Amino acid sequence: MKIKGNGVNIESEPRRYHHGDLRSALVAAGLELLASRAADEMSLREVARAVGVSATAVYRHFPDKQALLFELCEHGAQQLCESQRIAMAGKTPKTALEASGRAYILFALANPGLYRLMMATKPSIKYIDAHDSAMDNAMQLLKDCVANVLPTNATAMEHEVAALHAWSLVHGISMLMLDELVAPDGKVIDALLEIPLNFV
Amino acid sequence: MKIKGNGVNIESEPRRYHHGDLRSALVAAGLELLASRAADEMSLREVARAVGVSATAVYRHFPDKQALLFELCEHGAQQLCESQRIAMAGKTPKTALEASGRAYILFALANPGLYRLMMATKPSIKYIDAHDSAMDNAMQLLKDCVANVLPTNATAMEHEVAALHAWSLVHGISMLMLDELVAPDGKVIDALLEIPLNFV
DNA sequence: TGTACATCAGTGAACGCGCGTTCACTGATGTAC
DNA sequence: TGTACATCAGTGAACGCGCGTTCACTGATGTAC
Repeated sequence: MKIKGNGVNIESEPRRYHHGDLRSALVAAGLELLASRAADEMSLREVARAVGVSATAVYRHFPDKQALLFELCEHGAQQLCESQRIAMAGKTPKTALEASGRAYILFALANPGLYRLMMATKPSIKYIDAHDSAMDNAMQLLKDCVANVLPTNATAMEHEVAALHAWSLVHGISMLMLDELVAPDGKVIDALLEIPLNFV
Repeated sequence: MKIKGNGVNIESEPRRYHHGDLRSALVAAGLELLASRAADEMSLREVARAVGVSATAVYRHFPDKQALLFELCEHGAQQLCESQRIAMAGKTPKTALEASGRAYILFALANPGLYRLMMATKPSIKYIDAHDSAMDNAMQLLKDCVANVLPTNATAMEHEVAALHAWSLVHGISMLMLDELVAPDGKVIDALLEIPLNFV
């Protein structure tokens, strides 16, 4: 046991968290690290370090690194859903679609590593197939949003293509800006979203 | 020196390539590996192994790994340009835009690792600023293509937004399909490209 | 045409790196009686 | 309320891994005379 409480506080004995607190702290630290790092540049050891805990402590709460990343994905998907929903509240179908698109893009730009993790470097299949993930909700939200601006007699195929069109557009511009191929610029984003989506 | 030419052909002495041949072989092997791997999962040693040469031999032809990756990017950009140009040949402005969009998406789907390298995990700035890179050409091609379908009195801002719109759409759908968030499907791609781009 | 020699294009051994993960452990917490 | 003990949630040391890169080297190639 190390000396503690004197001038040189080495503080190397285990810190105890209340039940679930370390888990939350790890998730929070992971999300924070993803603001400045890509997911595959973020190591498990680094997350543990950020929380001030040994790397092995993580294994008390997650079976492996993939599981931690999956948890971060879930949080991200929930946040994304939430901010889209808030943006849409009380809008007409057409302005709601535009608002949710803007919210989507702003989420991506505000959470570079997290967004990329959710979309590109998804944790492996064994965690994904845990069903009804938050990502499914985000997907459904988009489809509903698009459905509201389609004519009532639109076919299933038209629905599908229209939703994919909207998703491609916001995903595309988000990635181009995250990858620094296009300068992030609110005016340009607005202009893109204002272009009438001329379905069918 | 090892025994060579008998039954057990160990063949461990240096193979000599004609001038520039090993360089080309490394680039070819890199491109091939990128068909099945992301760029950051492809190691320099692996490329050397694929060619049948020691890892250190690579340093005769490239100052470091980044330089090799940059070379692969350049090849990719040229291929992309080329296939777009071929697709557009002899078409009207509107069908040319559609054709080049299709060529763009098909290039991305056919070259997963390479496309991602070009767009997302670009080699570092020091190589990028080598000017007039093939990527600039690809960019200009897109802008010209879009300009041809715009009314003659369109403003510079309208040109910019229209080009970005087109790019976002094809980049978005390409990434969604590469990342397996959307099943690759020629019919869906065609439907997306047929949606009239209703500029301004 | 032959010879001397600089240059070129490879080699294998070795380096340090940080990683994910396993292991045996330890001290605090909570529970049964 | 006190005590015995199982469980829990941490610890640091150690593992093997493949990586990018460096190093001193060697044998083939090409050139000058």
